[in-house]
Amino acid sequence: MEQRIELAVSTVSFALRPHPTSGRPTLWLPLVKRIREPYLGRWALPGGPLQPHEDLDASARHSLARTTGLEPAHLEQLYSFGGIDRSPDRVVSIVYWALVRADEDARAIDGENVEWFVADEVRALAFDHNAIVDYALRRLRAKLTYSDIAHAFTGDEFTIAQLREVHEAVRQLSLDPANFRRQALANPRIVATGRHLGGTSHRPPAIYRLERP
Amino acid sequence: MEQRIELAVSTVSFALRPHPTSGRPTLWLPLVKRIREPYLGRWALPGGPLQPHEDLDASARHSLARTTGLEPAHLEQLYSFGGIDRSPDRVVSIVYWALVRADEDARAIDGENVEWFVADEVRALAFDHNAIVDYALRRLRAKLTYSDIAHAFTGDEFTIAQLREVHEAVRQLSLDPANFRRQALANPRIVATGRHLGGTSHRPPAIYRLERP
DNA sequence: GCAAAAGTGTTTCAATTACACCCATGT
DNA sequence: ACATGGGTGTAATTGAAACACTTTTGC
Repeated sequence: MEQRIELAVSTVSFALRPHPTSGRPTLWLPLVKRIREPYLGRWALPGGPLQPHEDLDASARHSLARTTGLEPAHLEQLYSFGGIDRSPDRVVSIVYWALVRADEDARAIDGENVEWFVADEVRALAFDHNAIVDYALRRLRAKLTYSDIAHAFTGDEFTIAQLREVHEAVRQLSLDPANFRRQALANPRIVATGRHLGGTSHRPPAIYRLERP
Repeated sequence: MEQRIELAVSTVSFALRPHPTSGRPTLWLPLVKRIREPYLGRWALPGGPLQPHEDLDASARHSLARTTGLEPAHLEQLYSFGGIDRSPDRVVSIVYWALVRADEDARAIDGENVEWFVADEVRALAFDHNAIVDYALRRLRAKLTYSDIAHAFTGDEFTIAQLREVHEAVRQLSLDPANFRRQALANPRIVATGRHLGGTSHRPPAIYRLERP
């Protein structure tokens, strides 16, 4: 009795959008409604079976683009889940997580079976996808503190306040603007463009840029 | 033309043994000589195809025990490699890494086709296993600085000098004994047993224990 | 001028580093 | 006694946090 093991690639995509009640920037993610058993009608992570000719990350990009219209700038492997009991049939999922910039986010499409949810409020997902989302959130929050991935949200040009806003939204805390600024500018890859952002009802903030090595 | 995707689980196992020339504690790992094409005769990571009834980590444990006799205390998923060009046939490898304690290491068997090598000196492995070993080394070295995994080498009971020796061997540096001691004891999970280690030609060091939460 | 956020300066406190020095054992 | 690593003390340096204060814009 040779049982076939299915191999799928799924992606947790994060974007920052205003919270529906508080209005403050918050993490959202897109989910796809299942149109077949198991878990018919439940929400699940976008993904699909790995094609023989596709790299793992190419598979993640393709299934994301097909369902949500997204082509995120940052894509990174999260973990592979292969428990025996995560689905009636044996399926191993290689899960990626993606960060979506504001401009790219605007291009996202909400299809018939695609909808965005506040990341910390998703409930009763298909398979073990709740655990996967929780794990992705933990990894994102941890990684923000020791790497430059905040710029995957801001893009290459940004003000210090925008960068701080990303940290505050993702890590769910508030940061001292003065100290954050110093800490951010201690990164030698962050350099001033000389230009300033207009249209604010206060002093125009300087625009910085992330120098790629 | 439906091409089958093979799914394998492999493991990079690390143990500390004296370096063949310098004698200083160094990372070693076990490799298996391939007895079929592709890469016949080359050294490769222990592993095997995922069985339909096995969890991913169970698969790692089984293939490790079968080939090397090891049953490591620490086993952790590293990454999944699925590039289309990593083998003539399409194979996706879910790779784990393991840490082997000294007492467990003594139980290791060097079979006909199993041999241990200095981790930083392995060359010309089968498939993309050189890149995998490098990645595992980087992850191990990074993780040692922000977690408690050093104890996966020492076991639950240890002297501060033994713990320091692990750090020095893995991270390839030398640490101030006084400062390392303070820093280690700042961890509230490390508590004195009250016992001391005898047989040394100097002041007997205190034995500490890692309190599991 | 006033509000509001950008940006600078300064003081305090905690953590890291460097290194001098004492302690307990085997030989 | 003395060599050796275990273990303690302490001053100097660095970095994080707290917060007062100045700057520049729109209205």
